[in-house]
Amino acid sequence: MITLKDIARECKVSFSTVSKALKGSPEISLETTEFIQKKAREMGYHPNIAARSLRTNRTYDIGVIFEDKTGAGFQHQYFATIISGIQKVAFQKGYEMTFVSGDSTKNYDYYSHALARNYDGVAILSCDFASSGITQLVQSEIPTVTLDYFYDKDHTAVLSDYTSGIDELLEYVISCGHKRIAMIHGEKTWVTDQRIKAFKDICKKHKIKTPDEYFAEGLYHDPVTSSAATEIFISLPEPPTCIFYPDDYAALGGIRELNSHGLKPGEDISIVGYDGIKLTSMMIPPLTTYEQNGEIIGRTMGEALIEKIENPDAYQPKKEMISGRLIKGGTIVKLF
Amino acid sequence: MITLKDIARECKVSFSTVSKALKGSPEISLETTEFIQKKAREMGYHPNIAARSLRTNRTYDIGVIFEDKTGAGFQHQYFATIISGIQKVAFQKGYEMTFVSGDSTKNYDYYSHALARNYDGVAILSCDFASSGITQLVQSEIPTVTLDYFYDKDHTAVLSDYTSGIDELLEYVISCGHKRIAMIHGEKTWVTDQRIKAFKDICKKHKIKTPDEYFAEGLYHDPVTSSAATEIFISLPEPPTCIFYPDDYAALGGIRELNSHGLKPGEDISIVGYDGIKLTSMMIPPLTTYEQNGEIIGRTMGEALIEKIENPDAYQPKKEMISGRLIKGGTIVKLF
DNA sequence: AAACATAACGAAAACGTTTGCGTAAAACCG
DNA sequence: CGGTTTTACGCAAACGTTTTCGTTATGTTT
Repeated sequence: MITLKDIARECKVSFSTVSKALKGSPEISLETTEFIQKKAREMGYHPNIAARSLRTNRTYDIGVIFEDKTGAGFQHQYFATIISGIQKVAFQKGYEMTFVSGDSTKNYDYYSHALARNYDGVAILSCDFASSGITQLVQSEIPTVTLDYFYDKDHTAVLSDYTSGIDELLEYVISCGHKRIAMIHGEKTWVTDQRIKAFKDICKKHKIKTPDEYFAEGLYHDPVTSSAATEIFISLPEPPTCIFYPDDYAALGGIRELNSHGLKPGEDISIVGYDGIKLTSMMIPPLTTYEQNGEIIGRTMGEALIEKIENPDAYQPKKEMISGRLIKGGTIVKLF
Repeated sequence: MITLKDIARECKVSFSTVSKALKGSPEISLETTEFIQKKAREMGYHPNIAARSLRTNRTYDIGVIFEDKTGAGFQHQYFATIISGIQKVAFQKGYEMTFVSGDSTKNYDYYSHALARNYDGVAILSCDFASSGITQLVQSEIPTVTLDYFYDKDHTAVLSDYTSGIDELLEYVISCGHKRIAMIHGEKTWVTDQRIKAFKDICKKHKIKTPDEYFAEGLYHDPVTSSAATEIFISLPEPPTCIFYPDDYAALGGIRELNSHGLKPGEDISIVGYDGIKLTSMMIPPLTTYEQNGEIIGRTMGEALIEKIENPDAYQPKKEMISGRLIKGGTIVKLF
């Protein structure tokens, strides 16, 4: 490994001069600076990040907390695109992205971990937000940004705008004449609650009933539970004319269940998904859904985080709502 | 930040004693060891990884090179499960996983990067294997393991066993009586070549013709190009009775194209995918495909890498072929 | 020419560990 | 009890940076 000392010896200067020259300090004459930089390149010098980190207390490393509860993991388009978005801005700004591996079963202490690894900042994507490790982390000096979870005004959160998503979808469905609308929602989380609330609010606004039997809990990204819930819905004495699924994958489970009962979405019954995964456009008919812009969400998270890292004093915490767009597929029956 | 010195002061011992006690050195009496460990826990001590890394030249950090060429990125089930597999064994053995962000457009110098970041090892998933940075990296002292690319006997590679995958699928198709079999393959890569070769070999074995017009190049994970290729195939004077797709997603594009021509897979024409993504089992009829075991592939990569890291002398490079399993869906017509 | 400012560089401390070696005191041995 | 070994701990160097503060030599001002 080539160090500053090696270059210093070769250039016959002190190694502190080399250090300064390499980062273009004005203390060093232009001539020597260029000479040293050239030599360094020739010798294949790479600064030792550990040493720099020890000295400067900066790692240029961003931790990403992503607990894979569902097992779908990275495959979930939503998270995949978000991670990809974060990584793009991180790379562009010279940061690395490290997955803070945790063990969701063990209540892993992310706070200790982040402290030990000395991340410059942490993006919290998915985890038990209420766990002690996470709250400690968020309240600590370490810059953080959370996805789809809002603590308070002092922290930065980026949220997919579920409220307007649900709003747009539901308004559209209602405009097609539906009055009996059921919802399969994901496991109870902060986000799920938001979505249920948005759903009920719009219904109330249009004086549409929201009986308990029109709500079922499934799992996100799981076709099996949504399939089961679907069966219950359609065997109701007064079955819904339209079913909301927690996401597109869950909707696929529903479609299969409906098909096996001889019901065709878009003809005999209406369904709507959420996420706008690529596949939905390939379906026949295409699924009516709401496309979330994960890439933008990821970029926003990355930018906010790095801004906070590089300018902690001037930084103002923010709550960013990123909206997507309604995709009118062919799975909504017009009832008039 | 709590350091060894803080604990030393508190415990009234030297900080080197604390260091030793914390890692349970036999040099320190059991009594003091326990006392110090207790104090350290109370005080919320976390070792500074940068300092340790500087001193020991170990980072407990594994780099993962994953260039997202297709844009599908993590969403691709194959890579998603592999990454997840690597992470699981990494976490279990106390390692971190860092994504070596690169820029596929710029011929990024991964070698320099790995050197600077001082990864204990690097898993190379997807990139331009022939680029100078990668070859340098693989030939360097840094432990590496490659996915689906084999350099030579001195390096460790984990490969999805495409040959037996293609073999099993094709033997099954042929056993159903097919003699006109077309192949849409992905962009030309090392792996693609292996697969084409396997395909042709089996055909030759069964004296089945492999005319050029039965081969088309598409893209992996892209329904659009496969859709186009499908159209060309079915408009051939002597169209194939069965079409191989590069992967399940590509097959979905094919299915839509076939449907729009009034052809039903499993009835009017036969198709086979590759990967065994979860979705295929939800299709009607389920897609005939070959399930790759990404989780195992990832674990194997992680285990080999860590073995190499922790025992560089005893380590024997290996070439691991991980096979999957044939999934007989309902998209193959029996021709007798 | 004396006084002072500036430019260009070097010396050295510091960041928090790990680890080889030194050294007291205690334990053991014949 | 003299000598040796063992136990338990402390000292200090080292890892490769960054950065503050000298320290020269040169240039500028009165």
